Amino acid sequence: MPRVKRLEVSGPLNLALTLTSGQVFHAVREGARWHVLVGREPLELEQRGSELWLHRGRPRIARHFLSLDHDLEKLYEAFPGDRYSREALAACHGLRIVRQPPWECLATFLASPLKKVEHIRQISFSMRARYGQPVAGSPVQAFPDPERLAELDEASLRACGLGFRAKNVLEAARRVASGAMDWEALRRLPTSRLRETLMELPGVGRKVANCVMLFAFERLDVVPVDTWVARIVERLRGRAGRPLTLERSALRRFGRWAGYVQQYLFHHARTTGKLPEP
DNA sequence: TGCCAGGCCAAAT
DNA sequence: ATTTGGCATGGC
Repeated sequence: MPRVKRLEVSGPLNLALTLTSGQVFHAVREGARWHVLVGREPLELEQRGSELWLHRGRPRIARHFLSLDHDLEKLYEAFPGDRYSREALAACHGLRIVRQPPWECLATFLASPLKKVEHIRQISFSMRARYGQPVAGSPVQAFPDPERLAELDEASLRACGLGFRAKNVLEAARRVASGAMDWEALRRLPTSRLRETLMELPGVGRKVANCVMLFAFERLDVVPVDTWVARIVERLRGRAGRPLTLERSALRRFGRWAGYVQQYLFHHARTTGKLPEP
């Protein structure tokens, strides 16, 4: 049994919020501890106040995954000042945008259209249990490789609860397995070209591409506009706008932190059901 | 029962 | 260029 290590945290951190805010969908809580996988690397984490303890796993991977280097104080200086946004900021203080492995991020967000976060979580667990591999020391199995999913048929994927999304997951897995996505090369692309490339995959529209870029490619200025975010912005500015317009105005206002602002508003709205006063 | 969910896509205006 | 309808599944 590995010895517990303390991870240095310089700024605000809320581990539980970070793991339950609709970025990863497989984190499991056991008492005060959280289990999460980064690929096939198991992490067992515990937060006590401002202290973060690593009971299992490699410190470097934990720090990178949890983005402990993000300067949240800078984000909070740039955060919007209206009543609703301040409320979201207070509720989500310490929430961090993670750095997730691209394939499992892409695959789980391929499962996301017209699904609630809880359902995406169910699908993720089902895919892991059926087609993933066990990881020593983790209650959760690894997310299946594209090579594994590529050899399945659509019915086997539908058995995970994917519905009409199974076809997209299967086709995406086959393309990725055949080498269509060179993740390390993609990391060097500018955001617009990265988005175009992701959107070549079936089932990847602008929203899913933006989620993958925000949660797996460190594009913190990218704003996924879903039903919640669209409703929030509609209330805040008094009129509806098209997703692309909302994205661009958020980017103009909040710059490199736009994706973070979006995530705080999204999570607060989704978990409380509250929207700004019209 | 009816409605909606971290949308996407092809078809029709 | 923009809007519309269909899509599988599950929970309230």
